[in-house]
Amino acid sequence: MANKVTLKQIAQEVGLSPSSVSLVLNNRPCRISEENRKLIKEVAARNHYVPNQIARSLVMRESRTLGLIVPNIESRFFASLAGSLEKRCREDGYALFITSSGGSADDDLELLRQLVTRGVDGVFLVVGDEFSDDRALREEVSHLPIPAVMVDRAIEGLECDKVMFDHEMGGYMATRYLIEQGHRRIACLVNARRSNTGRKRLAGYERALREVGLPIDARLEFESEYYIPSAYEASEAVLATDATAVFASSDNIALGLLKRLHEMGKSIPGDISVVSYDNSAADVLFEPALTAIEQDPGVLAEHAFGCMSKRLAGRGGRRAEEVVLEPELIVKGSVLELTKHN
Amino acid sequence: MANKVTLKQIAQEVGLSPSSVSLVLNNRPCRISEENRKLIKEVAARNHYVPNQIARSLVMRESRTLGLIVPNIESRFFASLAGSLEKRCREDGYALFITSSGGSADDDLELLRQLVTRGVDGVFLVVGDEFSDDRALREEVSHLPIPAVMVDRAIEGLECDKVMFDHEMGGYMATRYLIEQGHRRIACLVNARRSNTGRKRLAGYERALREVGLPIDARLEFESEYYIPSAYEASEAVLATDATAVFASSDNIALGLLKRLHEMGKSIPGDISVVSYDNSAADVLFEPALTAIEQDPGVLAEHAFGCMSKRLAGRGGRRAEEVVLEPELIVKGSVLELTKHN
DNA sequence: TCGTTGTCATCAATCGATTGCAATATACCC
DNA sequence: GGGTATATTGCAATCGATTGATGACAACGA
Repeated sequence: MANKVTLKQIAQEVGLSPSSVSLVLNNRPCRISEENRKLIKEVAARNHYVPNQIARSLVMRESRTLGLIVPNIESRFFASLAGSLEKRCREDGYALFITSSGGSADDDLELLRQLVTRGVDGVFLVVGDEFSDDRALREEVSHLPIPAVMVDRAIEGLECDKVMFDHEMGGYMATRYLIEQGHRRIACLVNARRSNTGRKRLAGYERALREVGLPIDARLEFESEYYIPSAYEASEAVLATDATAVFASSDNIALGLLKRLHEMGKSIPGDISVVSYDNSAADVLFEPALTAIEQDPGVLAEHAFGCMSKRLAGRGGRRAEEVVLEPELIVKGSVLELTKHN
Repeated sequence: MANKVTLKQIAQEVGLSPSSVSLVLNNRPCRISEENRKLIKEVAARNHYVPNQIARSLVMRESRTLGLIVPNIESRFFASLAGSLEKRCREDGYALFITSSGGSADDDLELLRQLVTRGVDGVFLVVGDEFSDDRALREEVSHLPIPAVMVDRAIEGLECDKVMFDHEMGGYMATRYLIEQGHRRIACLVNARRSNTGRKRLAGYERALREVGLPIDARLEFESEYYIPSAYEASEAVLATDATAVFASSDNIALGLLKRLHEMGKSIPGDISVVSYDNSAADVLFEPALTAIEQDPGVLAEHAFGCMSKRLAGRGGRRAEEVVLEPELIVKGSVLELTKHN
């Protein structure tokens, strides 16, 4: 294992001062002879010199490092978001600390402190979806010495930049589409109890129904956690209704539903139509592919970085910026068009 | 946005020296009166003081930060590995930089430099699977001033701790199992052209055949990249053979195969048996579930951290450690037992 | 009164880089 | 040769924390 080489050592070897070496290696405009420049660069390369960013950060008062907290890196959506964001950060010379909290506000707080203490220049927060006690977290966020951007979801009532897809709109679009295809008895399978985004999607679902004068029937609203087995369990009841279509408010929920449908020998869209959310890769396996509300994590990442970038450059306004993105309905083949019979 | 509070400021406010404040806040054994201790802690809390880890790192000569480079964070296996590793690191007070390279040796090198420059205390490398020109990367790794642990795969011939599952053994176990179930014409669908792990799995497959005197038939060996559409494409040819079983050397490859099977109306295991690798979550959707070779990323993470931990504590031997883990065959329902007819 | 012991707290150097200002050396002009 | 301009390079302070060495002061015993 090689040793760490410092500026001073390089300076010693070339017989110049550390300052000169620093100047040259950073390509600062300065008057160092061409001869010495070359020498310095050569010696640095030969010794595998890598500047100590830690030391540099200390004096420069910036680390060119950002942080990200997601609830669960193993979820496809967050992994993709993290990947896009990391790439985007790197393009601008920032490194990204990706951390995964498990979803509780306490963990979020702990991670946030870790990030701040490590000197990140800013943080992206994907927090605030669960209904846990977030007072300490709010308090911390509001006293943050660095810019923060809330992504995909937010802690309500906190003055802070936000970038997210319109979840209510997503629920609305999905339901609206089903209505347009002639469906009247539309069930939904959502995580409204424990998730703000789920609750919003449910609100969109209800708005679409209300808008065309369809009744909001509590017997058609089903609850599921955001993972496959939970949705699988809940699906039996869904299928016992007279619904001709289901709005599944997440990809995992849709997958649980599909598994149940498959087992019961029901076909899509022949027996029942389905609109999903966040097409997951698994989706390619199904014939027909699922019609779904799509949120491109890359777009989310791009806008989030944009906000952050502005703040870092001091170009952010005094007030928090709020970016709301519209999701997209991707029509594939899981919805049957019903002939109207009224 | 609050300001950053420093040790000195706290010291000023309580009317003591920075040293005293440092001593107290770090719970160092020292003689500071109970009274002042309390005062310091209170003032620090009131001002939301967070120690600057950057400054601390500089003098302590360690950042309690580690780095990870994976080829693609959006892949389930790596996401899971990253998640487990991050959690494990945190348990020991380390933060983890998770970076995703895209798989080329050049990107890997760039990321590695980034990590080193940022002062990580060690790096986990999931690199070396693609056949790109890795000379610069090897050079860099061999001159690294910090410990490195290669995970899941390795750059051949580099003296460096390694932790990985036995890919050859995995291929062997899968094939061996199919043979034991009475299969004689066994196809395989692997990524041998562009992946070392794929090549090893293929070697295992061939060893199993050879061991029982079955012919190694090039017409039964098919090539596929590690993503679904590629496997889907390749599968048509696989299904045109007289094979009664297929060994699919990755989860995505299996999924592509399944999609094709599904479309052709073939049933598993009735028409053809399948052994997969790395059960992905999507797998729960299929009836029957896929029999597969499993590699638990959590186990990989645990051992990788173990190696790193030893090195960091200076307890690592002079020679590189090599941990080879055995994968596990998880029997589910995608393999038909053939009655022997010889 | 002086020395000793013990308690509480501070000094000052250090980590590895950056950078404004000062210093030296060389060239050039008259 | 003296003076000025210009080309090169070095000094030393600084970032925010850590820590071994050291100081100040009170109490106590002889």
